[in-house]
Amino acid sequence: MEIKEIVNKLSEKGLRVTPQRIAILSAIIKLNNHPTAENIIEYIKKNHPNISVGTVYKVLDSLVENNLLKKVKSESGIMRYDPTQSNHHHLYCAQTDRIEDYEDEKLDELITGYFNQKGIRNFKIQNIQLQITGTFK
Amino acid sequence: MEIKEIVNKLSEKGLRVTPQRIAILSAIIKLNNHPTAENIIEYIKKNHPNISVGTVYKVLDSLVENNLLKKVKSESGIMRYDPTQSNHHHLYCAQTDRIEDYEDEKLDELITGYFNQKGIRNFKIQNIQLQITGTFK
DNA sequence: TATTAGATGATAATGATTATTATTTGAGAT
DNA sequence: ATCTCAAATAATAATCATTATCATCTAATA
Repeated sequence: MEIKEIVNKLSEKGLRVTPQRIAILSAIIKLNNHPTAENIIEYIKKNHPNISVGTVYKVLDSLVENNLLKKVKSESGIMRYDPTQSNHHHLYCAQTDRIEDYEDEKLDELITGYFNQKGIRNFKIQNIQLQITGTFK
Repeated sequence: MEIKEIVNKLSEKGLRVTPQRIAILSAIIKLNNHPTAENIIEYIKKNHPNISVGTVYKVLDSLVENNLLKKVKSESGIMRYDPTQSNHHHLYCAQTDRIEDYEDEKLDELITGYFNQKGIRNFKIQNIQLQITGTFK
C-alpha cells in the first residue's frame, strides 16, 4: 500500500502528515519522470482542486530538505523533482526536455574507485552525478 | 592580445563584432568563475554604463548558440556562464554557490572507455559531464 | 559613402518562485 | 473525545530572472 509508505516516510522525518503532502509525494511517484512544480500542481488539481501553488512549493522545499526528494536542474532553469532513491544519473535529451534516470552500479564502482585512489586536491567529495547528454533513439 | 582573439572568435562564427559582445566575452573571461548574467552586467557597467540588460541576455544566448559559451545550471536555477574550453566537469560546493572547473583527462578516458564498450540502450551519447558535489577545504 | 540586415537600448511583459498573513488543522496533552 | 497551539495551508501580492517588443542605431559589405 503506497499511501502507508508515504505516511511512514513523512512521520519518520517528523513532518506532519497532511493531505497536501501525501498528494504531492504520490503525484511525483505516479508522474514518474522528473515533473516540474507546474506538472505536479496540474496533476494534483484533479483530485485536490483547492491546493495552493505556494503550498506546493513550500512542501516541495521541505521534502527536499528532508531528503525525500531531490531537485534536478534542467536546461531551462525550471526546477524538476525526483523521488530520492539509490544514487543515479541522468540522461538529458539534447533536443527535447526529456530527462531519464540512469543507474549503473558498475560505473559507480569504477568512478568511486578512481577517486578513492586519486581524490581531488582541496575538495571533499560527497556525491558524484553524471549528466549524460545525447539523443534518444 | 586578448581582444584580438575575441574579435577573431566572433567573426569566425559569422557574428558581428560589436563593443557589447567584446565587453561581455572579456567580462566572462576576466571574471573567471561562472558568472551569472547579473554578475556580468555589474562588471560591464563600469566601463560601459549604457549597456542594456536585454542586450546582455541576447548576446549570452547567441554566444551559447555559437559554442563560445556554455550555460551552467546552478542549484538555485539562476543560469551561469562558462567560456567553452576543452570539456571539463564541475565541483559544486554543498554549502555555498561556489562552482569550480575540474579537468581530468584520465577520468575522461576511463569513462569514455567504459561507455564505448557498454553504451546505453536507446541512447546516443554526445557528452558526459560530472557534477561533483562536496566541500572545499 | 550609402545601404541594410542585424544589433542595441529602453521599456514592458512574462512566468517561476517567494513572501505575507489570516485562517485552518494535525497531533500530542488533558 | 476535546483542547491547545505550533505548524501548515490558501489566497494574494511581491520579487526577480529572463524574454518580448519595437524604435533607433551601426557593422559590414558594395
